[in-house]
Amino acid sequence: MEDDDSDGGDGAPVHGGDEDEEEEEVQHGCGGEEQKRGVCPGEDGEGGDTAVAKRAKVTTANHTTTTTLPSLSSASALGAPCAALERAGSSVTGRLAYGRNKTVKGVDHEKVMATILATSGSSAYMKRLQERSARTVRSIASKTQRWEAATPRERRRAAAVAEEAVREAQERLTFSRVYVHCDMDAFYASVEERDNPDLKGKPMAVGGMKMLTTANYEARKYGVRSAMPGYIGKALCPHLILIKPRFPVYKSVSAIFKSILRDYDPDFLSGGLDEASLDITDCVQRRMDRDLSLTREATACALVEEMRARILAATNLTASAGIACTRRLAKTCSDWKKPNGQYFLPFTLDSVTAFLRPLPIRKLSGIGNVTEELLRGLGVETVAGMLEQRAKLQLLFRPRTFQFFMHVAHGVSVPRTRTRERKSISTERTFDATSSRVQLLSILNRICSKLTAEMQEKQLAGRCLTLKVKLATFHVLQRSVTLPTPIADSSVLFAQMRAIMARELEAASPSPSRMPAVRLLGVRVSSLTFGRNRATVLDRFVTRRGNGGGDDDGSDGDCDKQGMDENEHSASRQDAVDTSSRGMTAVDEDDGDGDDGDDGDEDDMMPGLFNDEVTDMAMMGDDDGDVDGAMDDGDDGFAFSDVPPPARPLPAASHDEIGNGNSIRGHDSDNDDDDDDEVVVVEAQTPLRDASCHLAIAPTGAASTIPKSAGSPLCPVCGRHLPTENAALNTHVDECLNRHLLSSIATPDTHDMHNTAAAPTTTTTTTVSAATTTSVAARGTVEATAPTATGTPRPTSTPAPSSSFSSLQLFSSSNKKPPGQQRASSKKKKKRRKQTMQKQTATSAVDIRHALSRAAQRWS
DNA sequence: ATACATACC
DNA sequence: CACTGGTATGTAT
Repeated sequence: MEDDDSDGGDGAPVHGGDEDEEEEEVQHGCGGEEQKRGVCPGEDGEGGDTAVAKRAKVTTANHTTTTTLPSLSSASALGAPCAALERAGSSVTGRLAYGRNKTVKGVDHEKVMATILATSGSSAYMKRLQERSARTVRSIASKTQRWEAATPRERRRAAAVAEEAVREAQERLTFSRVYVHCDMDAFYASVEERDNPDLKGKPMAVGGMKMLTTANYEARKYGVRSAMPGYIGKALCPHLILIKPRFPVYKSVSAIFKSILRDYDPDFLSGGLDEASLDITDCVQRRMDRDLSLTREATACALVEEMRARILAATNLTASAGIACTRRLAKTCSDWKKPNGQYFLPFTLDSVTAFLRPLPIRKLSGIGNVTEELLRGLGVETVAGMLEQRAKLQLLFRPRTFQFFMHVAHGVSVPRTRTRERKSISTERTFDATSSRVQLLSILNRICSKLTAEMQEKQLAGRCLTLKVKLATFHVLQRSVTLPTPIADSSVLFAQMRAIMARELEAASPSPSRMPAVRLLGVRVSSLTFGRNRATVLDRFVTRRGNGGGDDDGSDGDCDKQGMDENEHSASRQDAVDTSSRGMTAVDEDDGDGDDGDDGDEDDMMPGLFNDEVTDMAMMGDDDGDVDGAMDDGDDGFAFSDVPPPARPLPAASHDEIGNGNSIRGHDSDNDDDDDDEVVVVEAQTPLRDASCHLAIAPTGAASTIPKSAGSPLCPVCGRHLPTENAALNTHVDECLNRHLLSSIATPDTHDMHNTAAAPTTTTTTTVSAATTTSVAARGTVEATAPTATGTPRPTSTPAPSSSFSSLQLFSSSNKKPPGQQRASSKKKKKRRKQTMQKQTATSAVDIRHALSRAAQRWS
């Protein structure tokens, strides 16, 4: 209970330019207590603001005492340059996903924030958070000014447009269907407690020191919450017990949970492993037809009681539910009686209105931390406030955003007509920040392999390829390219991503000689093509020729594919889904506009609900502990996605999956009393084993003759028609594909050199040069370097004379093993704890040439 | 079409 | 000791 406000929300230091700072403004706090509904209307909106600088001091919402945050001082004590943070103090913490709301009863919110700041207040993460907060503050300032500068006529117009939007939203609110949102309570944590009763009553969280997915109720009393780093959880609660996630178990429990839901609505929408939205209209009607004395309300409630009882009986776990006339309202209601309870919102306009008006806007699906802060800065904290200030919001936000506000304020969700199809697929990984080109390339290669493996499983190919890079500073870069033809092959994907990465890192280099440190790399493929009939140009060329026939990928997988789910797409498809969701981005700096009104149909949907599940999770690695079998061997070899030469079967295999686990979810919701749930976490690490990367070098030479034959397939790289004649095709491959690699690899290695040089003497430096410098044209020779049986390619790194551009200096830092050792150890299947991707990777380089030659060879 | 942001789990 | 991963969508240029 309690509500939030607590933190004072916003304030952010503003520095920079704008305005200034100073003045306090506390955003008012509402009083503290309140239970769930407590809301304080804060308004003020217009008032002040211009400068909007708020400052921080938090005011506790609760009266009395203004505790000056001890914590802030402690944060500064850490010595970090956090003057700004101190000023921003609470506002920054308000941006944390776990920063607000959700406190379980007696949590001392301030103390929690103080501990968080003391623990990580000076981290790069918090600094980045602060930057973003400053941006929001600027947006608030500009919007406020805009509103103040608005003429009476503009305001009248905005008010009129807003009225129309309200009318539209009200019309959409109907009471003809009955929805239920069902959610398992503290899912992962509950499963662990169920399976290990000793944990009951003790503060516990599922996850690792890096990230927590869920915390049980006991832990929440200390402020421990999902999506919080484990080390902060430990700081908040020293006795906190951390349990490693067991995704397979959660998945199986989830399957049971869902099988029960299916009896009430075979087309329910999933929101992760532990929650779902169902339309029980038909089910309710059937029961009423059976017994004409029943009312719809009573029937629905009884149905849900039964559903929850069945879930409990089958899983020995509790679930909470919300019943209402729209999915959106049902969802909000589901966490109303949180642990093990259900809430029925009467099907009348008055009931809905009474329920919504006092709600803090953050409880509405689609309004996250940023929008909450933004609106709070504009004087809107509750649904009632949102409605009261609709003219202002209409004037200040984009039509679409405004319409979304009106929809959520009325509990409306617009049904989606068409079934949703996947729009993209991606893989990303966080690792110890590094600026080593070799390491980054290796990681990138693995990511591309993993992604393409999944694409193959799901029969997907795509034209738009996007690289995501998160710097050590937590700034995120994203760059993409759209090819003329869909691709599904790892080598092409890698070639493209690599070229982009090289370009961007240089652009982001602080200094010419130093690459920026990167903490995450991700690759996404969109503009998807489904099914087997996707364009397969390169597949043909680079991807296997199956052993017999089809494609297969057999090579790898071979064996296993893990168990779990698979089927994937089988998923279900369903139809009419309705969902709604939408995310919005309301923070823009200026913008304003306001005119116009609307577009017609929109859909607003609640984020996170999908047709069926398939949500597969991400993986989790471990951190310290170990993972069980997970990491071990695996192998994932990777090599280029393709298949090894026929002669030797390459084990390459399985992609990881191993350790993977998956992502998770959680929900959050905060609220009042409890909140629950998890967010997703993952500590990931991929079990990827060694990196086998080969270095590419390639003297290009190639003549660029690219005869174009008209009806032939298009080259996925350049888009031109591929030659039909083998020799010409090979030439094309050499040239076209390699040029991308060359652009990234051929760049002076000064960066790497630099790294190497910087390495301590303890460092082992190995120079691996591309082994062969033969041109691709000499493809036959390449086979010699085929991967070894273990899937680890070429240990054969022949020290070669490093040519100016072709060789990369590989090094391992002191704690890393030299390549040779690394390889060896990788063979041991036993888990190597703490093995990070980075470490694994440190060893080799990528040789695209190798893959290409094999591929091309196939064509000959 | 590309880049950035926000959201949800 | 240092803040995840996957998908979707809105806004802007």
